[in-house]
Amino acid sequence: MSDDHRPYYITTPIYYVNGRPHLGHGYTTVIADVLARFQRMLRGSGAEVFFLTGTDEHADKVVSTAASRGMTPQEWAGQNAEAFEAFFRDLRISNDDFIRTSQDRHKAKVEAYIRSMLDSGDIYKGDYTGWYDPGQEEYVTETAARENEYKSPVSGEPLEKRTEQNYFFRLSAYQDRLEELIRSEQYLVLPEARRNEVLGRLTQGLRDVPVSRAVGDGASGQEPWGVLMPGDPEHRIYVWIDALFNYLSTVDTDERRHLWPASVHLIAKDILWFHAVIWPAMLMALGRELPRSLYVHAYFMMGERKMSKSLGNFVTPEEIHAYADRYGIDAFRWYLATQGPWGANDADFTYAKFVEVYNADLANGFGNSTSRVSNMVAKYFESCPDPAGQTELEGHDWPKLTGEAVCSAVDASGRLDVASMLKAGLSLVRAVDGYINTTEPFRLAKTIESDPHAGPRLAAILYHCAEALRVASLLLYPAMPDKVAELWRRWRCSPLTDANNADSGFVAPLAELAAWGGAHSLKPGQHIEKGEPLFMRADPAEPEPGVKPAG
RNA sequence: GGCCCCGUAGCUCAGCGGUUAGAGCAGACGACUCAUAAUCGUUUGGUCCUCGGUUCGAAUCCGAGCGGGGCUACCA
Repeated sequence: MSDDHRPYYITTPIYYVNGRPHLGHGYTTVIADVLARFQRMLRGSGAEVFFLTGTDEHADKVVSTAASRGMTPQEWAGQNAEAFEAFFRDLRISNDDFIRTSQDRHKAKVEAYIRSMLDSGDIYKGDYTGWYDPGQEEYVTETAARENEYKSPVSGEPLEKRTEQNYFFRLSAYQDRLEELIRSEQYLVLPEARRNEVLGRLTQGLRDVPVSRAVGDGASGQEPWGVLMPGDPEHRIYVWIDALFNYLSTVDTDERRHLWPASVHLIAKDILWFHAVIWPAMLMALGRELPRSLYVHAYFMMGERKMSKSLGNFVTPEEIHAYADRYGIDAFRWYLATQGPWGANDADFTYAKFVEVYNADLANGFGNSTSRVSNMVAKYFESCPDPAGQTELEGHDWPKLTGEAVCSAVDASGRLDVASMLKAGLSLVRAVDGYINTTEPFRLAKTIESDPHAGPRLAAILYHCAEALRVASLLLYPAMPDKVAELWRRWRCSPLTDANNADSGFVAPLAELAAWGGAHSLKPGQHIEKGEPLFMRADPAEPEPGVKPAG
C-alpha cells in the first residue's frame, strides 16, 4: 500500500522437477498470479511488477530417474520443466520469468554467492556425522532414525553411523538477528501461526547446517549434477541451498537488480524452515536485504485424505483441464483463490463445493448480473444510456459504494488476503442486483410512453448498474482475466492496452480506471453487447468432470 | 515428550474484553419477472468444545481438560 512506488516482486517456490505438476503447485502459483495481476492493475502502465516461478532441478533423484529412463538429467529435467510450464500456461499464469536451477545464469550466481560466503567465513569445512541408509544412499534425520530404531525406514536394514567431510553454513551466528527481524516484522512471516512456529523453534537454538554433498553421493553419475563447491570439486552445493538462491539469482543482473528485495515469497507450509530461517540467514551472510514478507499457506485436501502422490488422489493437470473444458479456467481459478487453504488450516477440494461456489458466485452472481444489465440496456436503449449527471437514487450513492469497494480490495491485497480482495468485487455485484430489485427498471420501462420522467430515470438507473459492474469487473479481473476481458470487449470499455489480450498492460492505474464518471467510465451512446452468458449455470446432478477416454 | 495452531449456525468461516454473536452457502416463507428455473427481502437455526478462574462485563483474557491438525532442522 505505502510501497506503491517500489517494484513489486513476488515469487512462488521453484517446483521439484522430478515430480509431475498437480493442484498443489497450481494453487500456489494461481494465488501468486492473482496478486501479481492485481498489482499490475493497481499501478497501471509501466508498473514495476515482477512475478517469478520455476523449477528446482538439482536433486539426486533427477539423476537416477533420468538414468532409469535412458536420458541425461538435463533431458529429463527439461521434459518435466516443460510440463510445469505447460500446466501454468493452462492456468493462465502470467509469470515474467521461469527460472530453472540447471540454467547457467543461475549456476554461475550460486557459485559466486557460495564463494562470497566462503570468503567471509560463513561457510566452512567440517565433519558431518549422521545415520546413513546404505540402501537409499542418503542420510536420515536423528529423529527419524530413532523412531525407526536405527533401521532404514524403507528397507529395514540397520543404519550406519557415518562421518564425512562437509561444508557448513554458520547458521548459528544469525540466530539473534534473525529472531529480532522476525519478531519486529521487518521480515514478516504470515500467517501468525507460522510466525509463532518459527519463533518457537528459534528459541531452541540453531545449529550450523551442511550445505554440500560429496560428489560421489547419490546416484553415481558421469558428470556431477548441480553446482560444484568453488575450489573443491569433490563437493556439490546441496540442492536445497542451491534452490533457495533462485529468488536472488534471477534478478541479480544489471537490468533487474533494483527489483530486490522481493516483496513476497509464497510457499506451502512444508518448506517453512528453509524460507523463514535458512534463506534470510544466507542473505544476511551475503549482505543482502531480506525479502519483505513470507506467506505460508496450508494444503489442499481431497476429502479426508492429505493430497499426495503416493495416495494417488492429487488433482492432475488433466483433471484440471477437464474442469476448464466444462466451466472455463477462470472459474477454476476463482475457486482456488476464494476457497483454498489460505491461512494456517487445510482446505478441501470437492466437486460439490466447486459447483456450489461456481453457481453462487459466478453463474448466479457475476454472470447473471451482467446478463440482466446488458439485456435491459440493449432492449431499452440499444446503447449505453445517459445518467444526465445523476449519481444517487434510492439511497444508493454509487460513487461512494464503488470507491469503498476498491479501497477494501486494495487494503486486502496489502494484507495478502486474496479472498477478501476478490469478494470486494463480488459484493458490488450483489449491490447491483439489490438495486435492480429496488428500483425495478424493467417496470419503469413499461411506463416510458405515458410518463415523461420515466425515461431519464430509467437511463440513470441502468447507467449506474452498468458502471458499477464495470468497477466490479476490475476487481474480479485478477482471478478471471479472460472472462472479464470478454465483458470489457462487449461493453467497449477495456482498460487494457490491447483489448484482445487479457495479459496486456493497463492503460492507467486502478484509481483512475475505477473512478466514477472518470476518463475510463462507460460513455453514454457507446455500444453494449449482451452476448452469451459469461458463466453457464452448472448442474449439480452432472457427474464430476474427468479425463475423457481417448477417442 | 516439548512447542504452536484450530475447535463459533447443517456446511465453510469472520469476530479475539463491552449493546439482543455475524457473513456466505444450504433450508423455509414471501416479493418480482429484466436476467442463466436467475434475483431481492424476511426468516429458521448457535450450551461460541468442556470445567473452573479473572472482570462491572468473556466467544474474546488466565488455568486445566477433551477433540482435530502442525512443527520438532537438512524430507518438493
